[in-house]
Amino acid sequence: MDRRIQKTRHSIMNTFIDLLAEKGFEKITINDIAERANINRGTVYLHYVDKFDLLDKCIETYVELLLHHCANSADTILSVSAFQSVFEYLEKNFTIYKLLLSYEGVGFFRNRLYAIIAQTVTEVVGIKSGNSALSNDVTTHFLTSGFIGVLEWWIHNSMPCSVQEAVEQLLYVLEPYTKHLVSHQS
Amino acid sequence: MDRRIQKTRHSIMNTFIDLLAEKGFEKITINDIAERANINRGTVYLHYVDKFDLLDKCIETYVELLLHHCANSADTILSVSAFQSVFEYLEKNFTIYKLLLSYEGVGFFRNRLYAIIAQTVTEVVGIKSGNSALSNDVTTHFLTSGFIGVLEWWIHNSMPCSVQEAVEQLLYVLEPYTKHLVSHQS
DNA sequence: AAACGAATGTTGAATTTTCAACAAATGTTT
DNA sequence: AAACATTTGTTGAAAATTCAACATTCGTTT
Repeated sequence: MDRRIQKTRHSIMNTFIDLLAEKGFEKITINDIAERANINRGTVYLHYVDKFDLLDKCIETYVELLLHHCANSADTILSVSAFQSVFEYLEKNFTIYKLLLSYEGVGFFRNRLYAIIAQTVTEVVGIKSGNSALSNDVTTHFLTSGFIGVLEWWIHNSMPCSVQEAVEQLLYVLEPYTKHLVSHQS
Repeated sequence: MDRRIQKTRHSIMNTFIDLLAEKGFEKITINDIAERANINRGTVYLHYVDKFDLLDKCIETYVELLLHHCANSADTILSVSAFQSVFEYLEKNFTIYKLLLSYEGVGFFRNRLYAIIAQTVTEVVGIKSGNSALSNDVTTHFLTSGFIGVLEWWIHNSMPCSVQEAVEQLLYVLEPYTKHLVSHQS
């Protein structure tokens, strides 16, 4: 992709996130964004049709960033090092995800994350457990929901424990399913 | 000036300063700059003919920034608040000016600064002292050289005293000339 | 209700940046 | 010395951004 596109989109999204934290979504105007990002107002419309479209794309982007960060670190999303990567990435970008996760558009971000993680979990469950095809759906949604619940808890409570501890406890809870589903190579 | 020009020049100069601090001038390549600034290599040549030209423009820019910062704060360069502004600005951008002032291209930066300050001092001296036209040149160069000497000392020794103290002592030294030359309105 | 300023989208022409490809110069390795 | 990779500048076409101008909508003021 053209460098210019990357730069202006980064610039727009970053200032959008900043303004989100400062003003809240309703009070943000396209003017605000263009002005602070030092970008022509028309250019914003060249990439996003709306304030709402911008929010959507923003969420989409940060969901994908979160996932890419753990997908890169290991072969399957359920590996130990993948867990670690997710928490570490969240720790680094704490303010952004706290915002996106606890904002009015809560549903959007959570649903998007849920859908994608559920898909990956489905694949892993399908591959690793050759047996009961009946309980696969239940297993998938149980694990996905549980996992996301932990992430939400950790972010909402401003990282009440270290990454290390979070991963350890998560693995402990997953112990019963670990044997068949979670791969342990570091 | 077009926003794009401002942005790319800022970007180029900033990464150039960074690389100057890291590698030193000789080891810097146009590739380095373009790569780190995330700018097309050709674009660099669109603004600067050379590594050397870039250094020149860089010095020119930072000299002017320094002067604009004190020219804005008061009517004449020799006012009290102007002194304060200069030192405050140097304090904020310490690393950059320490680099430009102590680097191999020392002469360039100092000479450029000297020329511009000397010109302003000449004007002030010419205006404020209607008397002995003979000693004007001597006065000008004495004051200019003294002033720049203090700046250099302050930067080279990593700001050994506070801005407040520096300005006070400078005013104390200038006391004999102050009556006729330095304006005291804040 | 009318007037008003501010924000919204849209448009077309001008300008800048990008990209890829090139030839030449430089420096390093074998 | 020859082969080699790297850096240097340059070029032209493609793409993106800017700017200024416009009509429209929205919320507020009078």
